[in-house]
Amino acid sequence: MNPPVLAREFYQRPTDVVAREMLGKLLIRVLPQGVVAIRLNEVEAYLGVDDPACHTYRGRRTQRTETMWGEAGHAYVYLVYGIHHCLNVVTLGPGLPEAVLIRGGEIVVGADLVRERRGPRIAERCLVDGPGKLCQALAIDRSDDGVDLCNRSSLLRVCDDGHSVPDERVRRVSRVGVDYAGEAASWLLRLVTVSTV
DNA sequence: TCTAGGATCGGCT
DNA sequence: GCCGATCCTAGAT
Repeated sequence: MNPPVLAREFYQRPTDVVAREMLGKLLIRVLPQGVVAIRLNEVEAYLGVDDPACHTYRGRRTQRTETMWGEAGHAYVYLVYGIHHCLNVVTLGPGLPEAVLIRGGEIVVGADLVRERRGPRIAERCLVDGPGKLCQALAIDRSDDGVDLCNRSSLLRVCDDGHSVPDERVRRVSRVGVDYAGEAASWLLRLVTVSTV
């Protein structure tokens, strides 16, 4: 399981384009017990300083969001509801704090490892179908904030094994859990892979 | 320092 | 489908 990682240039493009292209890519996590690979099928774009739902809206820059202000291709990991972690990929470049939230995928390698972490009674399709679940499954927390996803020796990285998702299998819907963001709550920035047309 | 609220999840009805 | 858990974060005092 060692396909090429996505180059930094991949992330240095408009965030909604990056989000679209990330569908079908492999998220690779190296754990002490083994490797887990997840084919991404649900992501959300967060459009920086002009996006009321984004942590960096109106130029907010704090200790938590510092990673988003940095170089593209790095992981931005934060805690929500005091309980769950969420994994994002920083896009564009320094001073343009945008990101793609990784919401879910399908386990390609290491399902047994994931089940060990998530518990034996969880249904197969519910193992990694939410951002908090995904992070629990892959043991991702704040210590992974800032990890370079473009480095092929990183313990967390995104790879391209040649799989691509055709447009007719991509559905654009509104983002989850951002009702507080007013009009931006209805922006179609959540991209989901569907199995049938 | 204090306080309000959140890019979620899972259990319960 | 609804609701409580749970604690960090950011902005207000």
